Amino acid sequence: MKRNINRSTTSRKKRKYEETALREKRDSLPVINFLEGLKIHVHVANFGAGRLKIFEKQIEKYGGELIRDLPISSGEITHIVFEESIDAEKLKKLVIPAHFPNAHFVRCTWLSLSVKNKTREHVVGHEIETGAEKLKGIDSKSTLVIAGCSKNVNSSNHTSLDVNAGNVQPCHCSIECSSGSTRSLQILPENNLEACDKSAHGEQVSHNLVNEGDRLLAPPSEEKCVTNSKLRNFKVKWESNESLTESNKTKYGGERLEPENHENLLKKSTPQGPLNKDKGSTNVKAFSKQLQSKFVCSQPSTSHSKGFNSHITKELEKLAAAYKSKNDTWRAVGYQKAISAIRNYSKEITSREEALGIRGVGARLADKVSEIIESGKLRKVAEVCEDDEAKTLQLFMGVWGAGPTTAKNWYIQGFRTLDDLQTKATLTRHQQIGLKHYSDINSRIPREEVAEIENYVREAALTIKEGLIVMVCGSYRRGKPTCGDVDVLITHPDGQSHTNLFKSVLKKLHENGFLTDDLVTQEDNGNQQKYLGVCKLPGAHKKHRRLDVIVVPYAEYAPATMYFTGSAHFNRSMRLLATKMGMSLSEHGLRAGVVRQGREKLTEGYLLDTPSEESIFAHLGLEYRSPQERDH
DNA sequence: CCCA
DNA sequence: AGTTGGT
DNA sequence: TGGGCAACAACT
Ligand SMILES: [Mg+2]
Repeated sequence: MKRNINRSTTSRKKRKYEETALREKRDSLPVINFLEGLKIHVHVANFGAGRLKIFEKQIEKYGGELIRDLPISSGEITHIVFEESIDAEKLKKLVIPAHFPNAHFVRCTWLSLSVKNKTREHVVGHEIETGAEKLKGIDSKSTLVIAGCSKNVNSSNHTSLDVNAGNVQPCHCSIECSSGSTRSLQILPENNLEACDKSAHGEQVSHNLVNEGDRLLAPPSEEKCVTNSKLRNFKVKWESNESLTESNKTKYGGERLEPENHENLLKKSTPQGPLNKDKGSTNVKAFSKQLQSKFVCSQPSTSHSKGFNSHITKELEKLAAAYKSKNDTWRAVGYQKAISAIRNYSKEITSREEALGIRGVGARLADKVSEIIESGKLRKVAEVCEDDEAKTLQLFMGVWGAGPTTAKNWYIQGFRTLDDLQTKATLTRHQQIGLKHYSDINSRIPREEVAEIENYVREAALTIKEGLIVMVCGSYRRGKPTCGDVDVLITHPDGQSHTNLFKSVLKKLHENGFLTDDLVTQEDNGNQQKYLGVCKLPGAHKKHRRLDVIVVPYAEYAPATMYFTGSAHFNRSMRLLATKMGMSLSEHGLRAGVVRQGREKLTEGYLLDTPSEESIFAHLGLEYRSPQERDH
């Protein structure tokens, strides 16, 4: 069941929309070249793949010269941009500051702020103080600096590279030691190293094969040493070798960056890594757009639907609803995807082949479309609509607090009507309320009434504390003419007054009977985050309405607003995009540097600054979309 | 369900 | 831990 | 064959 839920709450991505790519090309022309004359390199370390691309793209967009591959030394480079968590100590493990006498070593906040203000910001406050003595550079051969390597001799008597660097493709190469001497060695699978002149078996010499600061020199050009996608996922493990104990050796030794997710998205357009810089590299812009174009969140929702095929989508919607009530959510998602594609199709579909050409419509759905075209309806739909079980499940799911599992159980117990539930079923407190207000809760709210409720809540809140921000999000903010419920977000600009606000606000709202039922509320918990309940405006003939309130700290205002505005589909799409970029998005914030193994998070990463919704879009490399454009 |  | 809910 | 439209809070 848990697996089903997880499966049911995730879903597919959308592939159509060649139009998206076209529009995006048009939009990407530079407006201001405030980076003109600057030669900027973005260092890969600790950046997620996508985030790196975004910064690189921005440099090009605003007239800067992007130095894609960092040479050993250069007097020409003006800026090297690092990820936020890189401090001076870490920086020195990545580059030799003295080899870039004219470069500013800045955190990417400098670039973010510059882009935000469309002006070249001063580096003060963003610069990483290296205290570098100025030296002249050597040559421009590309290298990979060994920033962390395990000295531990493993079972096969091999020194291994820092596993967090990703796997380096097995090859012959050489190491240039800090002392200046070089040594030939072989990289084996799993990053194990072996000296080419290795003599005896299991020699202790192996743990001195490489040291921090050594540089991995490019192998002969024939032999590809490090694939780009691996390099793009290069991470630095900062623990000193000395501190590696047996226990954390095991811990880190078992972990691998999983570049596969990125690879799938990267491989079509990724450049060669620094070790193969002569191969040239490609099209950062295309990459980023290609990544995004698969995500609904990159594309405005088309509000003006034509309705050429509403006779088709109407039928398919019924099936989608039926599958959803049967807990077959991924099938429902597949239907929903196709429905969305067909709805946006610009003319009436007249053949199976035409339907098959639409992204998201496969053979089976094309058959169904064909049947609708020819007969006007689907046997399958008729079957479902007559189906006692499906109809009953959908009826029961209308009870707030009852999902597919409960509905199914009730059905198995022989219940068929709401009255059966009222008189015979075991109901949770939620379900009792849900049943009591079944009709009202399942009816739409005109947006005018939503505005009334908003004002009622705002006035109540403002009697508790001045300066509170009270705004309605959800479908109301997306501009829909009717809403299923009212989603009120409350915060306070002072960053403090939101604490313990629920208790007093809810008490106030209860006073005159505005709140009629509480569903989810934790008023004993000072950390309460949400209230779900039922309210009714004063006056006759008013319906009971579902009211959701969240109270958030001001620091989370933007991500909370994003979440609460939705749509759900939009949120899920944007969150998936974030994961593909090595980030994580929730209502609490946007994190970067998140390391995952499959779907499991290994590293929390760190919070990015998200003062506005715009900043969240920007971090993800997306054009801003207004709430109305998020109605997917 | 669709798709790679 | 499983279910439901919010976007 | 398995991911896709996520990542949370709260109740039971
Ligand atoms: Mg709503």
